[in-house]
Formats: sequence, structure tokens, C-alpha cells
Amino acid sequence: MSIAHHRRKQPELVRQQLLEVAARLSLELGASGVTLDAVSQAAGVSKGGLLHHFPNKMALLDGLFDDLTGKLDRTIAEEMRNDPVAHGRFTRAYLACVFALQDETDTQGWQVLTIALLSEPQLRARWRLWVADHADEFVGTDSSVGCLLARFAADGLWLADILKSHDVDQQTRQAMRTQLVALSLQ
Amino acid sequence: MSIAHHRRKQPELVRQQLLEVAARLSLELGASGVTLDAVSQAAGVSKGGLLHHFPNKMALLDGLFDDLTGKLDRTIAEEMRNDPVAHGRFTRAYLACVFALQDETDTQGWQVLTIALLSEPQLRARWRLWVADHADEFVGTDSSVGCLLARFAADGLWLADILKSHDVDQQTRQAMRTQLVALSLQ
DNA sequence: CATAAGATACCGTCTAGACGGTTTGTCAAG
DNA sequence: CTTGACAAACCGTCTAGACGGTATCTTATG
Repeated sequence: MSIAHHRRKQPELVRQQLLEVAARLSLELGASGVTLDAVSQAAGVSKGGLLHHFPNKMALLDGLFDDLTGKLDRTIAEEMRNDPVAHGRFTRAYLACVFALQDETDTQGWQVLTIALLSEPQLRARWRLWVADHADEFVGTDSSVGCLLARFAADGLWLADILKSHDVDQQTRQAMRTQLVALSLQ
Repeated sequence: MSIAHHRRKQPELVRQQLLEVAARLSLELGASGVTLDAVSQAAGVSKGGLLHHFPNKMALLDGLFDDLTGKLDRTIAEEMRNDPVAHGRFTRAYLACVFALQDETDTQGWQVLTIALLSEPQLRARWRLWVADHADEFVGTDSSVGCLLARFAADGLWLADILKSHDVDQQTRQAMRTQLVALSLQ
């Protein structure tokens, strides 16, 4: 009968907190820092509590994946709705997401996802599926070499953001985006 | 008095074998599969033997990093020697490396490196340094928006190769390269 | 509307095994 | 006969997860 037992129950909030903490830990301590102990402790929950929400570690990572791809999908869908030109519409929406990433709060989440993605073969497969699904869905409008190239460049920029390997000033960034949008139209 | 004691000693070969195995394991089992036990066993060496060559795990990863960036540097240098045009010379050499990657044996090594890179904050820092050094060295010839973009696109393609997320046919691949080379000249 | 009967959301403890690293010993080559 | 190149056993720590319990929430019923 500890104090923790007596606090108000707010399962959805705790769940969200756990995902958020998992994301934060991975970029502070690396992927190996994402342990059940560390996550649960940092989220102010017991390990048992964590395992109640996510029955095993993979489920935690899966949860993160779902959460983030869900948000990504919604953002892309919204971005596409505001684009009158059909050709390259998906690519431009994708570009918008990547370029918006740097000052959004979700960046952290994406960082851990990328790391986990590369580390865990199982998640790599899920990502493969995500890409294949979208490539399939927009094969009519977004499969030109220009579109492919634009998306690859966006991925490269995104990777650079994550690794903080290059620092690109805002002006150059804008110039790149303009050029990539042009590519998506060709 | 095991067999291993009686075989001819060839430290350099064993060292190379250990690096190679570490690379292979990571893409078969993920980054978490790269354990001292697994690596040493798969390389046919005892753990003590592994730790003789690399005093700790970080040293093993560092060794991989040195090995691979060393090869990359040499390939880039050679590629640059055969390029008469100054502007974007480094970028084109970089492109050549990435596009050559897919059918080379070193691909595996690069895969583990990328994974380790993202996982280990310490290696992230080393990569940051590598990029900064090269960006600095070729600031006169390779810092145009076109060059930047071309390199980012190459990184994206490289990531896709690693994740096997997109499969790009050889023809499209060639078309992309042509376009990226053109970008490097602008 | 009160309340009993679950269902849900946790907590705290425990354990088997993995993992990085140490130590001590052995063999072979120069 | 010294030294480099390993082997083999061992150790402390960390980690994922199981488990049994307790407190809060919800819902159906009288």
C-alpha cells in the first residue's frame, strides 16, 4: 500500500508517457539505454506497470512505431489534401514532413524509431512494409525518377538531422526544398 | 591443448575475421546480436582471443569504423584522381562509392557500421567528425546546393539499400546517377 | 441510487540467463 | 626463454520478464 497505489489512475496518460520516455532515453543514452528498468523508472512507473501496458519489450517498440507512423500518415494525408497538382503529390507531402521535422517535438520520437529500425530486424520489416504500401498506393503519380530522387534526398537530410552530422543553415535548407519540389514535378 | 592452440598463428587474419564476423552478425541478428560471445564463437576464436585483439567491445566497433572509413577514404581519393573537373569532384567520388556499394562485399561492413553509428553516441561523434573534416576540406569545390543535394540523395539511396526498403531496378538507378552527377556540376 | 462483482491498472519482489570483462594457464614462434 | 597469441574458466552486473498481490474504476443489478 504505497503512495503510488493511491494516485489517480490515468492509463492513457501513463502509456503516452512511457512511449515518450523511451524515445528520450534512446537519444540520450543510445539504443542500449532503452531498458525496461530505465524506461519504467524514468516514467515514474514500476517495471510491472510498464509490462502491463506493453507485455514485452518488442511491444513497446511496436507501440512507438504505430504511434509515429500513425502521426506521419495523418500529416501526409492532410498535406496531400492541400495540394492541387496530382503528379508528385505524395512526394511533396513527404518532403513537407521531413522539412517540418527539425523544429517539431516529434523529432525525438523519430530518432529513436530510426535507431530501433536499424537495430531490430523485425522493425526493419515493418518499415519495409510501410514503404512498399505507399509506393504501391501512389505508383501512378509518384514513381518518376524525379520523385524517387526527391524522396531519397529527403531521407538523406533526415538522416543528417538525426546524426547532426551536417549543419545546414536555414537559407540553404529552403533552397534545397525549392529544388526538390521542382524535382517532384518533373 | 585444444586444436586452436596448434593451428598456425596468423593474428592479422584472425583480426580481420573478427571484424568481418561482427559485420555479418549485426545484419543477421540486429545490433543486439553483436555480443562478444557470439562474435568470438562465430569467428572460431575464444572470447579471450577476441579480447586480446580488441581490449573491449568499443575497441571492436572502433576497429570496424577505422577499417571502413579507411577503405572509403582510399576509394574516394582514387575516384577523385580520375576526375578532371574540379567543381563537385568530391561529391562525384562520393556518389561513385555509394552506387558501387550494392554489389561490393563491403556492403555488409557498412551496414553494421550504420547501425552501430546510430546506436552508439560515441560512434555518432566520430562520424560527425568525418563529415565535418571532409566538408571542410572540399568547401571550395563541393559546397553548392546542388552538391549538397546530390550527397543527401546518395545517403538516402544508401539507407534504402541497407534497409532494403525500396527496390530500385538497375535502369532507374542509372538514371538517378546521371541526374545526380548533373546536380554536382551545377 | 447504492453496492456488490468483477475488470483494470498498477506495485514490489524474484529469478534465470546473458553479457562484458578478468584472470590464469598453455602453446608456439622467434 | 621470452613474448605474443590465444584458451578456458570464472565473476559481477544488468536485463527481460514472471508472479502474486493491492488499489482504483466500471458496470450491472436489486
